Amino acid sequence: MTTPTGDQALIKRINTAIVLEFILRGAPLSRAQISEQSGLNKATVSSLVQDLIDGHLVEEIGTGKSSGGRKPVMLEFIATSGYAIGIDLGVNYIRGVLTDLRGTIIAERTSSLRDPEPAAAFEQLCGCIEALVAEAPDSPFGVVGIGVGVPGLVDDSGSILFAPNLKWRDVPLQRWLTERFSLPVTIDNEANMGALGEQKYGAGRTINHLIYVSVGIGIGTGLILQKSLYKGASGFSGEMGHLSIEAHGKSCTCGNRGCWEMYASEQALLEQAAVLGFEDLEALLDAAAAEQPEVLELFASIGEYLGIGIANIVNMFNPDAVIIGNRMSQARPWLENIVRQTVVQRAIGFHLRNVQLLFAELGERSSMMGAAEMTISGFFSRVKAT
Amino acid sequence: MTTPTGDQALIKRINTAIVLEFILRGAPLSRAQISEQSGLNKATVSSLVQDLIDGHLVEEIGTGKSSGGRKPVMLEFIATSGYAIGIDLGVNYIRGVLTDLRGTIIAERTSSLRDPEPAAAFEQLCGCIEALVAEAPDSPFGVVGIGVGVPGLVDDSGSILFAPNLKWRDVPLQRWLTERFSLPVTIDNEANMGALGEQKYGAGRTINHLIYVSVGIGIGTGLILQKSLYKGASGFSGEMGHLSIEAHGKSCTCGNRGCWEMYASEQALLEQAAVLGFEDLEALLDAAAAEQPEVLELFASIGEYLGIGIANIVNMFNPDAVIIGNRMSQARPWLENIVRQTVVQRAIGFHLRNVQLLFAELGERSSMMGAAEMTISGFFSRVKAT
DNA sequence: TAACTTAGTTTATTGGATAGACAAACTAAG
DNA sequence: CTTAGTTTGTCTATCCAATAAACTAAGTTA
Repeated sequence: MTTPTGDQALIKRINTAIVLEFILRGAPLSRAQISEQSGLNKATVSSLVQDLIDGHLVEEIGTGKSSGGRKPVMLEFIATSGYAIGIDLGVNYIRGVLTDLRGTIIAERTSSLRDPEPAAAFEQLCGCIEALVAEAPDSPFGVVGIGVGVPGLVDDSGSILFAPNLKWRDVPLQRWLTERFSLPVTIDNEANMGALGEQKYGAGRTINHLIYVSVGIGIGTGLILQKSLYKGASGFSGEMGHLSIEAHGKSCTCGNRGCWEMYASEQALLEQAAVLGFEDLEALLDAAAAEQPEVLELFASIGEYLGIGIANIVNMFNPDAVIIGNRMSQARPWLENIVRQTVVQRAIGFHLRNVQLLFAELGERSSMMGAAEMTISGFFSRVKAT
Repeated sequence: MTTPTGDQALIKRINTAIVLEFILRGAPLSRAQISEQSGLNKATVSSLVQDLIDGHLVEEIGTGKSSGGRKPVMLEFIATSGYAIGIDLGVNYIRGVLTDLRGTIIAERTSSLRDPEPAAAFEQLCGCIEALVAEAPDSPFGVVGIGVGVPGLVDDSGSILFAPNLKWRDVPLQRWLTERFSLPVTIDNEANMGALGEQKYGAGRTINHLIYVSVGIGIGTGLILQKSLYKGASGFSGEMGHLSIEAHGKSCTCGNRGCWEMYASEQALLEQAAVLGFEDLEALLDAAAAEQPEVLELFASIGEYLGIGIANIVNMFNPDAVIIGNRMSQARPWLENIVRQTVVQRAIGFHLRNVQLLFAELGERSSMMGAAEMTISGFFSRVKAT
């Protein structure tokens, strides 16, 4: 068979998904409410809810308030019937969470990456995952999968093609992890994961079109268009760090000139700060808090360049929001105004009308939470497919 | 009712759409072939085909070859059961086509825009449309709608918010045309229409992710992501002409600096060519054909800047193809090599692996054909909804 | 207590897809 | 020219999900 044709099973999947979606969002909800709000018949809802209860995804949590009739039986999603693992594999750290199916953090582990060699790093990663798996309580579905965000280009088979800062090339991480843990594994770029994390659990909740700009050593972006991650033809869109904003500017290792991340990343900041005797972002943040003028000027310069790139993004994508995340979001107090000014000055008026400039709410957890979210939504789509 | 729920009618719509899609693509096709290729039961196909025949969308065109059994009855889409109108409203011309439902051109009209004032231009536009309507043969569905591509920002209600080169602001063209003709009307940006035209009838057939770069007086882009037009949150994405490629370059009327279209558009070309005594693109093309060195150099400079912007596009969107269209595509012989070189030099290697650089096949007709296509697909989605 | 409300289930019906039987129309071999 | 085998397309009985409407359950209000 070549095409996914429509039959009764498809209808049932669609309607089951609708019912589950209502319960996921609407928290305690009765069958009658679902019927009314969804437009599905009461009998249909009853039947589908029964299936979900049998499938350990939903439970009855007692009766609700009556307004002059029989009390409703309230339904709730069983968030603890399965657990997800989300990992943020950084250039010099490994961060991991165990969450329930609603994304609530059950356990968290952070360690610094001891040896960036692929094999050694993989072993350390496995240790982290094993420790998290061990913390998962008994549940009907157990651990439903593993998601990993990595600082590099990932193809659609989950291989890391190139991770410059880790110096990795062609590391088939998804295959390795699948073989080791026999669980569904999703690998994606750190910025894509961060975008997902912020959209689901952070500053971008309820926003349909958002661009997440991950400003760390380099700059990466995650594009969420019509509510879902856009990955391009081969799976690696969003390399906006290598958007040239100075056609004849500084040469970049990527072969291009004037790449955005050469002017607006942590790396760019640190290079300029070295002259002033600063060695890391933390020191600069302290100095900025102490209102040291040269440092404030430095942040202003970075902020202006950030704004230049973001104005480009706004013009091109016409998003609802741009979220600045990753390490540089810590400098929000010294960046926000200048970024906002630059964007307002440079972006097209019509595009500015409805766009919001936000900073990541999850901070360092964006990417890790996005990885967990990807695992959870993968689980749901598998559940819905049956 | 808030959510589109699944019921039997939905199944039928889905399956009818599948059957119709097969007939549209597969040209002469029998019921048995459709059943086999689609996975739908023979009886189901028979029933749906009968509905399509009753609905004047499909007809039997005789028997096909037998391979040792009963001869199949071949089916064909009735392209002439309805007609669509596609208009390209330019800065100084109005171009229109009447096509059948397969996009075959039945009639075509071009005139130069006499008066760019909205009211006068609207009257001239109506004249063009009336003439095309008059050319439509009798058919079950008649003229199924009107599509118009315009050089400006269009909101989701079909109002032209701003068309700088026409000096239009807040012109509710869709409302005007709907009131006048009582037909479904679609208005969109000229670049979006061009992208659609090239994807359906031109260089981009069968390509899922493509970016159409319309290089005329300014530069606009149409984004086709996962086979369909991406329009952003408010309906106006793709203003890549105002992508800043020189952060501190020339000031643009849009408020930004160093906008791409200040270096790579027809306008940019003509400004530089004025010094050499050229007044329009046609004269420059002649001079280039005569291998006049200063002109060749001029095109090389434009080509390099085009390449710089396209490299940015490739890095950001990771598309399958970039198509250069509109007036500047005529300069292909003098642009193609330098554009290609620049892109190869500046875009990230991984993104280059599968990307094609193409020129519009429909030439000046891209936008107009896209407008017709949008009308046709609107008609189909209305048919499928019943 | 009676009258009314609301929640959720049961029952009969509807409509679309399907498998399998079947008739029609053909090819090819003897 | 017959006969066997093949392919097409239709017909029929059945299945299944959604639905309306009737019904049961369990409350509130006057």
